[in-house]
Amino acid sequence: MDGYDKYAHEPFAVTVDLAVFTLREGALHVLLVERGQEPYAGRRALPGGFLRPDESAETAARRELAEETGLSDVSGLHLEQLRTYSEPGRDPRMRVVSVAFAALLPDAPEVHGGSDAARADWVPYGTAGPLAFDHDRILADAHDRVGAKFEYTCLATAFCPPEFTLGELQQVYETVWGTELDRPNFRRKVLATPGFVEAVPGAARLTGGRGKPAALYRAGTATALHPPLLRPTREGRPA
Amino acid sequence: MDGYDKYAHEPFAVTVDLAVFTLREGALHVLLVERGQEPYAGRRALPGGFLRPDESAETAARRELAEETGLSDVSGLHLEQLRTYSEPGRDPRMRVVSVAFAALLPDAPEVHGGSDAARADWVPYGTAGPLAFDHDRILADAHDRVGAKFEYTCLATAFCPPEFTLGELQQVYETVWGTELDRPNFRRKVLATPGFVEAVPGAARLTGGRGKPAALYRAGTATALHPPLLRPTREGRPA
DNA sequence: CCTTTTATAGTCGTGCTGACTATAAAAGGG
DNA sequence: CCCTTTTATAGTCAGCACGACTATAAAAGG
Repeated sequence: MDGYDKYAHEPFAVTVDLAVFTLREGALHVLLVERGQEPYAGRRALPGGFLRPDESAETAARRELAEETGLSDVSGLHLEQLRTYSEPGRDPRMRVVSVAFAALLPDAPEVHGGSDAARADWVPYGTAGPLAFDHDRILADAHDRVGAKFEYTCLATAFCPPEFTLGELQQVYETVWGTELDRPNFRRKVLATPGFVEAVPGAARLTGGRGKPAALYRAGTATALHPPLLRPTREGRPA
Repeated sequence: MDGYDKYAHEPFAVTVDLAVFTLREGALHVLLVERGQEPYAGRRALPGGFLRPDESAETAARRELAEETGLSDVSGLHLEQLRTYSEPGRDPRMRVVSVAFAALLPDAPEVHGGSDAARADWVPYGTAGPLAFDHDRILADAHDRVGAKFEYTCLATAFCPPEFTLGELQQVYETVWGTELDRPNFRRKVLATPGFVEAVPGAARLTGGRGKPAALYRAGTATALHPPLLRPTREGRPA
């Protein structure tokens, strides 16, 4: 913050990019737009846009989230700043510094084009082919971050509807981590963590499917997990 | 990244701010500069500066780190992007978006004014009074991040000289966390984690002080800690 | 020589966790 | 209506990591 008068400060364009995740039919999906113009015309990209003069990056990200998903109320959704990407040349047209965010949605509303010209669609994670700009990297970073936060926070409930079964919560973990978990052990761990979930008194989900109906739970008041819920069999994961 | 042609993009000034930590005489110190001009003239601030047109934020941060500390080789030092601060009004003069970094130094070189006009000094953490701009918040966020990363990474060795004793490593943890640790248990945990430290074959530190000389260790090749080395007695720490 | 100080070794119990088995409650098919 | 399948829930058991603690070794200082 020093050197104000020593070096002329060049102006930069500042954008926000959003990695918006949801679960549809047991698979992790990402919200992507299709670019209609060069560069990367026809390629998919993360939704995002320019920061306005009176906005913080967080405000701009939430505005973009509302615009792209078409949701009227995005105030309760989980939105988290990832990091900032500033390599020269990441946009061939001009110098763009982009603040990346990750967002988690419980249910996947059909996106109706949003208010922007470009159509936004839910795409299964990993099937989108190469994205425009450095968005493959941003998306991978976002996925890593979400998976890591699942270990020591209650973030997984952000993917669940207001009331959910422990089986559904376990599927959230399994889908995001790409691993299978032991059901009794998962249950024991979740219920032993105070504030993670709280039981809905008399309710039981009649799933329509086979099997014994499961009890319903709501997200609790806790945000952190002590001790953490670690992923199975991961030796020497990079920091 | 969409909406390029829908909204005019206002230019922003982009800076990097650095929270540089080191340990001096068993206490955590931060590198701070004293501002010579308005706003916040006479107040201390985090070192930093404007992003140049051909630089990424990481490159600019490392350049500023070298300039402010006077170190010729900062390539091996730990430098980590924290987050980006973009609230309107955080700088009263103009719209500034700042990418914050945390850096860790093993030994504390006396800073000789640096190449900038403002003098930089090591200040004990927590004794600096209110800083300029939103730098108190940035500094607190940096300290939180470093403390949290100590739990599940080998980052603590970044505060140590090339060869160190386990007692010194333990002091690093105790200083950053502000808690005391049980020496035999800390020793057992560190040595049981493969790749955390490796013994220097025949060496023992003659500290000059009293007591049995301690064995010397070097930082190992591992970066992550599995399972983590958790802080004692912390129930319900915010995420 | 004895005390103090610091490093290192070892012990013991508790609690979390992974692996596994058992029971309960529903649907579906004969 | 019974029997199988499916899913939820309860319980068991061993291993291990960790906190708390005790014991020994090796130096310096008086």
